[in-house]
Amino acid sequence: MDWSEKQIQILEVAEKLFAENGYDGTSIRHISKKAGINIAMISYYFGSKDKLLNSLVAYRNSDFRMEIETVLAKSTNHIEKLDEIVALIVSRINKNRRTYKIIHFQYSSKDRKFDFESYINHKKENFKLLENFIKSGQENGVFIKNVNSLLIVPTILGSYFHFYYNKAFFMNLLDINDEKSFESYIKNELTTHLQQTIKALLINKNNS
Amino acid sequence: MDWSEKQIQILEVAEKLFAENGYDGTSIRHISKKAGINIAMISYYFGSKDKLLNSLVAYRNSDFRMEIETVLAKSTNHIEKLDEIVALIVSRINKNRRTYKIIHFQYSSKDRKFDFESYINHKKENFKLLENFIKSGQENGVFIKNVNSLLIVPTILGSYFHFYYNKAFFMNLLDINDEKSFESYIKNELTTHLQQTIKALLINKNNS
DNA sequence: AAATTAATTAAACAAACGTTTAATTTAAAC
DNA sequence: GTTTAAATTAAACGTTTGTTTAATTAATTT
Repeated sequence: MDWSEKQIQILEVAEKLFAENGYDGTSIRHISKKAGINIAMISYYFGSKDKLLNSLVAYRNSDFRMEIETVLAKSTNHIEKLDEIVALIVSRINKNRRTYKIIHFQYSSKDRKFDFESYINHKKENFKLLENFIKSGQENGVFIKNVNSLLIVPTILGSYFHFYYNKAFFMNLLDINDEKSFESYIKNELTTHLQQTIKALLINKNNS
Repeated sequence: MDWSEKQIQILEVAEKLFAENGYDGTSIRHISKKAGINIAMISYYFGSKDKLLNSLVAYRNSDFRMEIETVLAKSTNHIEKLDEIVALIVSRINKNRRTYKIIHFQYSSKDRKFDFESYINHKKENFKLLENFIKSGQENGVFIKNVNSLLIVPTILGSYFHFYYNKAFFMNLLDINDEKSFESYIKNELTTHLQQTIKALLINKNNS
């Protein structure tokens, strides 16, 4: 599926507003006004508000798997790869954070009208990819064995999202005053912290 | 501030519906129907829908600080305390997860009509409490120094919330079929994973 | 028992919602 | 240049939204 310029413009405005005000908090009148189009255009292009969201998720549906596999195929050692994978996950998630936010909140709501099946399958594959990598590291004796490898991804993603969802709080706490500095904090300090954390978990010998 | 039985009943119904369908996705007619009261009672008791949410946050406003301080006052060593603190954070957050979810999603939206100042100050104090504990552990030589202690709480909370927000996905991935097993997974595996992770981060000598 | 306050109700309010319609303008094809 | 298709518009649709009103019932106080 490919999109016209107008459609992409609508999708990106919708993404922003959905992330800011939630799906139910965003009206199609709000979207069309900010996108500078007539309200009927959304039904015309996407069919409905529901389908607009599905289109957005599809639009942002990523080539993440390919990127991970590129890192895994490199001729570096396990620890270097691990650092690269963590950094890749953070930067990818940061890039598409708005859409992920919408997915999270809609996905966790009870009456989900949205078809996220392809998204879920995609996510499952990525989980297995990482699990296999950790397993191979364990077999090589680089990583310790007493680890719940399934909970590593939630720790990375969760840390990032909690930071992002509480942006105003952390900017206050860290005395950060502009968006750019916050972005750079994510790219540097947060990424380093997560690399350090996951590495420590996987190689720490002191574990009880 | 204290609440009548009727008010508490309304608050708890509202909490559930807000968490399930979001603030904007929940109507006062929906709340009043499920609570078995007239729609006018919400305005009558709380003033407005906005103020109902503020009341809910106040109602769940916790004695978390006291609990943390009880742990810190114990005559155990730093590592035992660390484990207890992590477990305490997870169990507390799990207990009040619904309200936290609402706070997160409303707090991260742009036009916040809600007065979360007391919540934020409360949170800030807890951050400093933990930061001081880690500092004391570093001075005693139990914890390493090359750690961003400010990012430890987001890692714990984030891991939990990411797990909770993607509950359906993880229940599928972990082949968990009922709520109780999911709850026990949080209480056991997830808590252990987080204790292990934070401990590894703070005592791992292999850090680069 | 009467008077007063609190609790509860159904009905109405204007505003905003998502969607559809039918008419018009713009663009493309012939 | 005419015909056909695509894009765009304003208006209207039936619902649903949060809130308020005025009337009624229940509880409390005097």
